[in-house]
Amino acid sequence: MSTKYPELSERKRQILKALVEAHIEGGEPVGSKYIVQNNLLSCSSATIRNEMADLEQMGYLVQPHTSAGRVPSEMGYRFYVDSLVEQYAKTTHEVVQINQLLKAKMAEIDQILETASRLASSMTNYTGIAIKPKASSVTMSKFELVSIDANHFAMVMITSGGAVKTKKIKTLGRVEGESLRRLAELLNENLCGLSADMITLPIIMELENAMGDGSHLVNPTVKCVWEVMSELDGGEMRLSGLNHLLKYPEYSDSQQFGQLLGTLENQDEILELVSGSETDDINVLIGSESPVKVMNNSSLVFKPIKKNGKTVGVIGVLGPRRMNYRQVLQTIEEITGSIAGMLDSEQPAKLTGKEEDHGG
Amino acid sequence: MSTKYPELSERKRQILKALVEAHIEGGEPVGSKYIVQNNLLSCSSATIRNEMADLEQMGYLVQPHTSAGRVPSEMGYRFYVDSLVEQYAKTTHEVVQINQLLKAKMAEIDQILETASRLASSMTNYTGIAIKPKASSVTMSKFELVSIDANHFAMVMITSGGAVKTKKIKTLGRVEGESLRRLAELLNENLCGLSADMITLPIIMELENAMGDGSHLVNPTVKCVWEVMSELDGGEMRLSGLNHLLKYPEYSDSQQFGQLLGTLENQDEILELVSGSETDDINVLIGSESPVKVMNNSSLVFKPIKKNGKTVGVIGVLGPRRMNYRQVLQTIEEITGSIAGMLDSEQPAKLTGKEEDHGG
DNA sequence: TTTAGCACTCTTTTTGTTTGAGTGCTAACT
DNA sequence: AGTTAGCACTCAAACAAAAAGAGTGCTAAA
Repeated sequence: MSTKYPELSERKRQILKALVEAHIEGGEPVGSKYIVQNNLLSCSSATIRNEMADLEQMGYLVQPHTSAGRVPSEMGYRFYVDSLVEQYAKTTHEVVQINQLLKAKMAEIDQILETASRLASSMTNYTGIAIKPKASSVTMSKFELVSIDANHFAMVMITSGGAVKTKKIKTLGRVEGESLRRLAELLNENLCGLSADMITLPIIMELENAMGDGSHLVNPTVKCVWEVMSELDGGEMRLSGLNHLLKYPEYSDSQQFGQLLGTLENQDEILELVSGSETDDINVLIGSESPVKVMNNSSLVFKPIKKNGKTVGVIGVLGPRRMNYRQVLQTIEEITGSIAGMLDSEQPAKLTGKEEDHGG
Repeated sequence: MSTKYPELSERKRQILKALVEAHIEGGEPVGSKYIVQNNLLSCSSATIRNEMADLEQMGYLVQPHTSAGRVPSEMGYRFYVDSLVEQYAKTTHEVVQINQLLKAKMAEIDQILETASRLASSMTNYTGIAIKPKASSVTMSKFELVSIDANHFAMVMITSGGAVKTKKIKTLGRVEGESLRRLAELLNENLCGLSADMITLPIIMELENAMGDGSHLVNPTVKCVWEVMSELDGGEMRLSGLNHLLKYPEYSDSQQFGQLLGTLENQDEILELVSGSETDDINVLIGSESPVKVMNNSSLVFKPIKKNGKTVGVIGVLGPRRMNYRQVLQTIEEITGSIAGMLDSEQPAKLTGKEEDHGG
């Protein structure tokens, strides 16, 4: 992803950079004159023109039509982003604010993600994305059954990851405390460590046998377990600040925006895309680098959040291809950093109080 | 809301109805000629013109400009909707489909709502809205503490409404089983039946006293309880099918649509609006009947879902003012009906298996 | 009471014209 | 060599004028 571009002269790089930033700023094609006037490049517009013609031929720039200014091509953006990432300076002046905002609302991982998405959106003025990725396979490490009333009991499940999930189960008639205890014991002995697809009919039948009377409880209970595990496996995505996008003329075509919206709501494609990312570092997908067609005019920046080495979430930003990469990269780094720091810190109850419950 | 309109002649009503429906269909002003040609009104366009002039003067129609066709005013829509509601025919041919779809995904109330919202959206081609309204005051009826590992335990809370909530709590050091038992006992004795704002500092201090050693557990635990209760109190809103809206030219102005999006994402106003609704029946807010400014060009149809007499959710549809009220009203009725039937039915475990966990 | 006919209005569409930003090229300049 | 000034050329966007068309209101006849 991060190829080198040795063939570019220093001046070409400067011009490219200036042009990209000017275009990010204004959104319109940038002409040679403009660059000379605003960007202290100490040469004449004609020179710039020559260089720009070169850059266009090399594929870094594109001309919407004869006699329009130039616009960065995807390759141009890519060059810009790559060089940006290299010389990356983590000016962390905003970190304090982030920490405060996150701590204020800090609770379950779900909420952290949601808040982070909001934060990312409001700080960048693009659309924030929070993703709880698909867990490859969840297993249970402990079951506990709690009686609620005459014909309800709650099943408390603790996953291998330490998350807690609860289900309320309705029973036909009164259920003895003894039955519950036995059922819990059976679950603990037979289902711990199994993934969803390892729970098969033979196992259920065996449980029913072992349960004796009260065997009618087994089926719905196990079904519940299975459902919870499947549910935990599935990813989830939250967007915030969608309205920001509409401020950019790139999204003024409501037809196209509608399609984008539809794709985003559908979640599947984006989840796929993000979950399939190989690197743990920050990802930048520019335009058609993304396999999702309707996003070919957009860019997506995202980074996984790790907790004890495991990915527990992804925070990202979606915006027009000409998004302010410098700011976005910085913001995402800061937010993910803050969250990671928060999650990894093993602090006593007095201070942190609690963490996630039904999170993955 | 449902006033009578006795002054309208039968023909005027027919014309009004035809015009509203034609406008819903096409979205453009409807002329006299069009009505004659398509709607079997057996009179000439001139006659229609006269009648339309009348209807306009009465306030049912509006002329965007001289020599354009007529468009229904809000009052016109209101009349149309009211008369529609009266002669309402519940043709339940789609109910089967609804039931199947809902049952397939039926789990917690949250999921039911979400699915219902999706369903409403896909059936009507407008935006579906699912709302978990603010509960005025949640109290707990039972606490249970479950040890997870050396320095984590889970708190299982059962609300007055029978919902189950869980929180994982991190502890400083190892916590004895005995401590947990005692803590649970204290919680059950002192916090059951209290609403969030009744949990005050004196109570916490008293608990800490009674707890003796292990008193350091009290503070974070109670804080958790308080958070869960506050969280349960708060409403929540899910949208689906936002992209549908963009198919209607009414929303092609991306500026305005952006504002609408922002308002919807913010949730507060809509939650307020829906929670404040007095009737338990279906609500139809046409244009400026809604207090939310950005929705003055839209209509909102929604209906609460009752479970054992209590409102557990709201399902609605948001669309352009010229939405297909007949279809939307019918769909909402059917969906809410299906859900209500599903929730109220007290069936044995074998069949229903489970219901909501952390739902309200 | 209904309808046909006609003049009138106002938007939408079309067509043509102008303007201006920006380029590419060439020739002069350093 | 590389750089710059000047000029002709291109093309989209902005503007203006004209034509088309849809729909009305009104009047007079059926």
